[in-house]
Amino acid sequence: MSMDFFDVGRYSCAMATRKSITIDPIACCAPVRSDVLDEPQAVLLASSFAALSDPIRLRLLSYIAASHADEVCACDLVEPSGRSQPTVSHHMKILVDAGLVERDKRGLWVWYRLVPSRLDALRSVLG
Amino acid sequence: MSMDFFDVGRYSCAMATRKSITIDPIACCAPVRSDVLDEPQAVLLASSFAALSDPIRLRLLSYIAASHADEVCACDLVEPSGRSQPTVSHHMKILVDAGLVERDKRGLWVWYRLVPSRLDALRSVLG
DNA sequence: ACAACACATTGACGTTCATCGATGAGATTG
DNA sequence: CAATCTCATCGATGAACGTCAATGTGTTGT
Repeated sequence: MSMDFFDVGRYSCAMATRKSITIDPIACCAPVRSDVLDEPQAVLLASSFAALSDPIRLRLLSYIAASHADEVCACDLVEPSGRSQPTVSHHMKILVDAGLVERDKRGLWVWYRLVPSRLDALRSVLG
Repeated sequence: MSMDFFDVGRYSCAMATRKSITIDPIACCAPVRSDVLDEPQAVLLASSFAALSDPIRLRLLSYIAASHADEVCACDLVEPSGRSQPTVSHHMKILVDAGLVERDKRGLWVWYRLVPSRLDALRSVLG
């Protein structure tokens, strides 16, 4: 029975965040460049990077970030993105599900806001 | 004729790197969180993140990074990855094409090495 | 030159993805 | 409550992706 190098012992995510109030599943991933990722961590991180792997989503993200208000109305994302309203809604859902953006519905409108800690967490995984 | 918010003026990539010897197309992208990405930048970045959006590729990457030597033989990636040799070759090509890994063939063997500057560039785009 | 080896490429298959028109869900207004 | 508005979901379609068996390419050793 051969040793699987990809399954060497890793510190536990639960251990690392036991004392933390907000448990960020990405922030507790070991950096890609310092240790071998186990399968669950790799799947989690891959899904996060997948959210960033579409040009439309990157532009939506940067558009929110670049706006001087820290919130952007969904209605202001459709026309400049050059995509249909259902398509923009679809992409925003992916960003929200990835935890990179927060969604806040007030009345008829939906407001989106970045989640800086998530972007920081992803960033640190790359370092 | 309406103004496209996504197409506001951006500093030119060519301008930013004119003096640089190694022109890194990612390093000269504006950070996602500080300015609106134009379409070509977004496409380039999206393709880079797409290379990171597969668990197998993330594990291959981290396996190379975690090895004490700074090079890893392709022959040492197949068995621990749990994928066939053609599949590993396919994924490594994607990582190489994304500029995240360098490929060096010596004799029968192929050696892979990380490209830290590319990972740093991607990281800074996230910040 | 030939056999053996490491890795890449091809071809095929099933899955996932981006996209949009049509429609649904929920809130607001008159 | 009916009309209107914003956004989400559904259904369909074509493209891209991950995977592997089979085969190709280039190198080494005999």
